[in-house]
Amino acid sequence: MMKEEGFFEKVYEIVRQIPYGRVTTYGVIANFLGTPRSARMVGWALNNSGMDNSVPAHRVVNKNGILTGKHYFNGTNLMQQLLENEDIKVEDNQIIDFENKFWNPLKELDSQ
DNA sequence: AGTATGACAGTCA
DNA sequence: CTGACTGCCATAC
Repeated sequence: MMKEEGFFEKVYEIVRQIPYGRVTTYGVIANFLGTPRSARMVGWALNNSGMDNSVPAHRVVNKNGILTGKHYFNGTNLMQQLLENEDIKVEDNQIIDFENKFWNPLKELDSQ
């Protein structure tokens, strides 16, 4: 394959650093990478994260806290099950108490 | 080099 | 309030 590493690698590393019971959004990751408009790129990177089983992509949701790409996981509610396994309540594909579970890399990785 | 896609976000109707 | 389109950035073909 080609050297597509770069944006993807950054996304992977950030997602990997998401602690247990926490979630983040594409926009935040994109913003952390310096391209807040490339939120779609983040999602696409996570799609490729399938080759990186160390990337808890199930902890990454959209701005509304919705499990947008759960269908891309396993075609089932696997993503939701994983989140619930982390004490994260999910209803109708949306994370409950999302703002409380929200993990901000800009704060956690920059202020630490 | 150009076109098409992508798990989004934001704005308009 | 709900639905649809455009915009933006990067990768793949």
